[in-house]
Amino acid sequence: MDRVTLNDVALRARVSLATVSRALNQPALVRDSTVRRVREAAADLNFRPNLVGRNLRARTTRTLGVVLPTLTNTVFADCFQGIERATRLQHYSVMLTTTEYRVEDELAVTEELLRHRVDGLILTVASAAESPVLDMLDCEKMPYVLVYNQSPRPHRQTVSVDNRIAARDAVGHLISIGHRSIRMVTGDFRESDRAQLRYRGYRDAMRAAGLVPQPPVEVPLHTAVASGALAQCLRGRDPASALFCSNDLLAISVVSGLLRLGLHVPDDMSVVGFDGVDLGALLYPALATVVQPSRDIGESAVDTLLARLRGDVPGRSIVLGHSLRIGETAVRFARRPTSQVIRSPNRRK
Amino acid sequence: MDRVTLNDVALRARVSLATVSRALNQPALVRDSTVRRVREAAADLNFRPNLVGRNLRARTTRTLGVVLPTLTNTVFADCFQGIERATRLQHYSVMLTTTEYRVEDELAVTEELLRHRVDGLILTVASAAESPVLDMLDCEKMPYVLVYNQSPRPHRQTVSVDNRIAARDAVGHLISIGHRSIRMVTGDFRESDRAQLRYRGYRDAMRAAGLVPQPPVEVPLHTAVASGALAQCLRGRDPASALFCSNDLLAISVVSGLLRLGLHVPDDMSVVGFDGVDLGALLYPALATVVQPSRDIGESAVDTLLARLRGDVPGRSIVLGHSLRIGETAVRFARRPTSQVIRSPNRRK
DNA sequence: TACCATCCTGAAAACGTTTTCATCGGGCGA
DNA sequence: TCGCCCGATGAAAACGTTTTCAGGATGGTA
Repeated sequence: MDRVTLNDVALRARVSLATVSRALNQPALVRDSTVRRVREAAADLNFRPNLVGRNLRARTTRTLGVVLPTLTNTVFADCFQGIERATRLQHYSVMLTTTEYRVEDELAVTEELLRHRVDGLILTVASAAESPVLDMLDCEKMPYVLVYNQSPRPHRQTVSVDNRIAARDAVGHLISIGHRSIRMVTGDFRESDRAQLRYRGYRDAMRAAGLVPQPPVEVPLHTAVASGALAQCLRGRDPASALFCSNDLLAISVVSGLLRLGLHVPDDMSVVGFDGVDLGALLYPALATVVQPSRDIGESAVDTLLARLRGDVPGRSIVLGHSLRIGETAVRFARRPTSQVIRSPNRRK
Repeated sequence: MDRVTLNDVALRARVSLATVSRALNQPALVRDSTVRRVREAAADLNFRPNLVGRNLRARTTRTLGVVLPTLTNTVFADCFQGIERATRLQHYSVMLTTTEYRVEDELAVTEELLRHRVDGLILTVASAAESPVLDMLDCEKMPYVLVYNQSPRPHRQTVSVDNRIAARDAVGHLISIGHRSIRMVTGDFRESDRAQLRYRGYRDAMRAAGLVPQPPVEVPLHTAVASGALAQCLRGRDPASALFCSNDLLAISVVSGLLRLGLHVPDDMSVVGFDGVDLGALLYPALATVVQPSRDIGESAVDTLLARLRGDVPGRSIVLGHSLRIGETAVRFARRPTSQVIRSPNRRK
């Protein structure tokens, strides 16, 4: 057990406990020879400062709480890595919890972080507009920054891309390469206000081109996309030639589903995702998608939050730039063969 | 700010601070009517216990430290979710840090967790056999459990699958469906003792079938697999008909690389991964792979560690079962066409 | 020599809990 | 009635720091 405390070091260095503390943390206040003696004693004893004691006394933990929906989606994992990097650079620590998209857990896990007395929070909630957690945090004046979320209320500071415009750009791209019948595939809207904004962007782009936006195709998240849902896009008088998916995981799943139905991507159907996870670029065909800078989002959130903790005035939400990754799953629309045959999956010959 | 402490509650409930503490934590010791009064006062004041104070006094934080190489690989993300779930069930908290595969950081990030006085650690290190961090932890008698790693020293308790046997099974499967020339593709051996064990499993399987194991094809991790590395497997008098990859991310990347070279997977080349990430099953063709129960690994590690913290004797390492997911990227070997043409990528027609 | 400023150090309080120990009142057995 | 035990409560110590305050030594100046 490590029962060695400041006091033990003090005894060994033959100085008072206060001097040890100063020698280790503010060496300028202590005579050089003493500093050396203390450092030596500390090293000899293998002294490891107890942050619990420090935090109690300092009434500050230099720790940030992070609440994310999941880590399985690498978007959030990347963001967390950014958060971790930035906090470490600033000599802060992090406590992470995930809700696994259980909206009803958001409050409880956050409570727990507050019991630990984190100095501030970085979170992604289901909906920034209507959120019991955020109401609570506001009410307690606990500093926080949202990531990925965008909020109508300006005092809820966020770091994100402009989801609506980004989606509009993506769909606009599809339109610019000749697609006319485009549908959007999303997970459960209730889990993600981002998906809603992206849907608005889809509508914007369609309308701007004089096209009629279709209702979204909602599929259960994180499972193989039911071929039924896909078939739905292919049927009717005006079958889709392109699908815009509200995130990359979904898009990847959609591409596979189409291939499995015997369709060719992108020749029979173009697909565009949203997120820009690294994996998408590794696939063949490489996923066309909207890239958001997840790591930067994390780092920015930390910087913003720490600035606030230092007493800076809250400042405005931060919108980071997105970009389109052209990829190979989206291609110029070509009139499809008069009789669209559903071929068997692309086995050889 | 939440400056409301036990003392404030005590004043409002007109009892002593000690009674408040007892009423909230061990209500059996306090008269019912008092408990009610205290609870009411606490609720009125919005009292939130300060874990820093508690942890200092209790000399225990009910917090586990977790050190993982990365979260970008969903294997570890899944494991963490398991860890989180299990800890929450037991009313513990978690502090997570990642090393991003920088072996030289393992020690420093662990030190930081120890400063926070975590009660125990769950970690995946580059090599369990030779690890400064583990040496340090052993020396300080700090309880820990390894995940994914397997250690030759039995006192280093681990939770993992049997990597060697699992790899042998996977390669054995390839052999059983007719493959004779099989190579293994891995990332940097220095980053992962698992990869080394899996390579041994590969050799075991090859030798057991009277085949000659080939040296591993080492490729830089987490980047598009250089087509050069793949070409290497295709050249020579005895080109490979199947590739065994040391993890799924790599395998996915390899499959894409092959497709990009104009080969057909699995007809021209079978590919098998290791990990069993969910995503692999969603792809088309679905990735053939060895499935390890990542979530269970996380949960088991927590259970094991907590048992140890409760004073149970260390116990043996835990080996969880693996399984083969047949997938679509591995298929029975068929004599290849006499002249192997490298076709252009599978565009239509 | 007397005085003051400066530099260094130590004693002690404080952070918010839990827990030990002591106290008090009342019920119960003898 | 006395003595005891038990249940309920409070006072105070302890956990390991940081920081305030005060004091002692030293050196420079008048």
